[in-house]
Amino acid sequence: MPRQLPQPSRDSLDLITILAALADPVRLTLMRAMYARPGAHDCAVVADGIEVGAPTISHHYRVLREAGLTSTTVEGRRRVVTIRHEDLEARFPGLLAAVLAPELDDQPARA
Amino acid sequence: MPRQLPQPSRDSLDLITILAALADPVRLTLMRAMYARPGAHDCAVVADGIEVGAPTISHHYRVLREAGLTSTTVEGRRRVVTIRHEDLEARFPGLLAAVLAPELDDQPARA
DNA sequence: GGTAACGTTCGACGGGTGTCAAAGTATTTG
DNA sequence: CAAATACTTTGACACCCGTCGAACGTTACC
Repeated sequence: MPRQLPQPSRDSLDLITILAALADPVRLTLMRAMYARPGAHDCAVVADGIEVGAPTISHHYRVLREAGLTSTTVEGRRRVVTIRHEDLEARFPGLLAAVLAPELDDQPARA
Repeated sequence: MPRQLPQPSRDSLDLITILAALADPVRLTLMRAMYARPGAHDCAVVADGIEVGAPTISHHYRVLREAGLTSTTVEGRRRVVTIRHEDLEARFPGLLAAVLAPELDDQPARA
């Protein structure tokens, strides 16, 4: 039985909280990895390669979820995370794209 | 002679720093007040109404400038601030609009 | 049931942040 | 020059945050 971990409702999403959640290297990396391809993600797979201890990763996932950026369900002994695209787009249109889009190199289209 | 206060170059703008700068109630309020109408702004006028001491306001303006969000010039004994629209749009397209746009009420266009 | 796998919680530590009061620096004005 | 104006800087305070090691649940597997 997949359990849903608690998360804020769409209406109670707070921009300051969301920005604060995104303003961290580890969390931004996690979000970008997920944003790169839509759908559900295995917690551990997304976090793979990030050089930080397991408790810290767990902490960051919690911050993301409590900010309303992600939704987490428990499936067996692994966690599955998804970005709350719809809710975020409804409340803050364009925000995810602006923040999580791969950084362009500013070069004025060389070829 | 209007002096330019030091600020990061366009190339050295850092998203994490920018998000952190925006993730504060006072600074977000300042940015929104400026974003509401384009152009140059008197520091004191923008900050008017914000219930916080002068040193704190000064601190927040500095954080915004050092993050690369604003440009400040000294004119006589007052400061003039502008949002660095061009630089920010070049590096992080859509970010300002997504963050500073007036919050919509989520209501699905009632009339 | 026992054990391993996966993730969380707890407590602690170091460093950063928002705030203010007091003192300091320019700049304009009398 | 002296006084007033507009910000800034400094120092201090309380608080929050990212990180880790250690201990704790759960779930899967033999």
